[in-house]
Amino acid sequence: MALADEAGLDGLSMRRLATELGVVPMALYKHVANKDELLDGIIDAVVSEIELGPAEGDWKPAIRSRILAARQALLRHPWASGAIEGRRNPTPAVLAYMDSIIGLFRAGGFGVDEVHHAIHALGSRILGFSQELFDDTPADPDAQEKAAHAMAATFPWLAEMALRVAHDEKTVVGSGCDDQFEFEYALDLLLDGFERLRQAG
Amino acid sequence: MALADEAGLDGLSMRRLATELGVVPMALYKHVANKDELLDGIIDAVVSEIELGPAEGDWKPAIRSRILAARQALLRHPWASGAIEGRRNPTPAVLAYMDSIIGLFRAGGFGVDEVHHAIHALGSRILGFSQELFDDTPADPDAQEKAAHAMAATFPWLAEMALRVAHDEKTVVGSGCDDQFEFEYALDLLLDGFERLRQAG
DNA sequence: TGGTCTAGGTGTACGCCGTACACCCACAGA
DNA sequence: TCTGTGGGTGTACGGCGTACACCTAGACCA
Repeated sequence: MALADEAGLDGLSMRRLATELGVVPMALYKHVANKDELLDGIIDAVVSEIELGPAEGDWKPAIRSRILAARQALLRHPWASGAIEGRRNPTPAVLAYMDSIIGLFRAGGFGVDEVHHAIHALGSRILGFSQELFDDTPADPDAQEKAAHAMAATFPWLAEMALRVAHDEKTVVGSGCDDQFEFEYALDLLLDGFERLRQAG
Repeated sequence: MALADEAGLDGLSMRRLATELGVVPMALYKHVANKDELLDGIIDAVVSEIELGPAEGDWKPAIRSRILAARQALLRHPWASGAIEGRRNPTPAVLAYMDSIIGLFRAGGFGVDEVHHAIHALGSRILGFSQELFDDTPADPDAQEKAAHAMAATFPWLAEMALRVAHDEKTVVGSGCDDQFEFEYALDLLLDGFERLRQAG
């Protein structure tokens, strides 16, 4: 069933999926009630791929590695994060995953309310993706640098930052804008914050 | 032009908008190249509503209040956050807003890289909305409590949390699941984190 | 005054989408 | 042998974004 996710991009339509399976579109409706249910299905398939890993030891590395595992699973299927957004009701596998994360927090000594806040603060990051306002991985550094210079007059700060990123990408030494780094940076920032808040009481 | 955003919900279609304006669908294409451009237009209109407020004083309250102002603007137009997601290229007004935020950070003494990380860590929260995995505002507390009990067997931690929230909502005293509170909580957590990291070097 | 230019509205049409409804067949169990 | 029934089929509807050709009311200038 979820075989369809390899070939099928985000522009996945019932008709396309059907022909992909060598079948007539309406045949799909013998297996799923509607497209939403199908999406729920493939989301569940992806989320079930997340390797939970051991639940022992410190809560922080445990949660950290579990979330990073989720990120790996989601990165394997780039369309998945897009599919999860906008879905109104969580699928069972998502619920199970969330439950496991909450369990780690609770085992680490967090109170119910603290975990509740933490879940909200993590938001979609809990599933390994963060919602950026825009793709910043479009072009080669040279073009990016050109664009940055062009907007230096209207958006000086933005341009300054863009230039720095473009420069870092050209000189291989710099980390440039490394999504994985940014993700872990933000994740650690949040986890540290949770820990500090808990200790503060 | 942006008048269309009042009546038009997320199920906004060129045809619907056209009839709303008492005009034939194709007439719209004399003003915008395609639907994406129209969306960019109304997004810009909403983002331009954000009141920037004064840029003086401490960086933290300044940024905090500016982001909360963005949240107010976005809350006035519930469809806007959905529209901003998935847009590949940022609109000019979004760029201007981001530039202003970066400016506040820089004026507060943050280095270019530090701001860069901060922007990524904030993600969509910078525009006043956070991407939740699912709506948790569906039903009355009683039904919610029922559902929570039902899933206590399979998802104990989740159920525990859901019960707490439902309970808090019933006894008026508790904050329950207050989106505004959660948002500010996470925002402050991040801002505090930025400050701490900067002081640490 | 007449001629041309043009901004904006119109009508028709195409190819896509999700899916309702009626049909039909192969086969399992009685 | 009859009868369900699970799963594939065909047709059709209404909605979508939008390409293309056409028309019209004014603006502008000679």
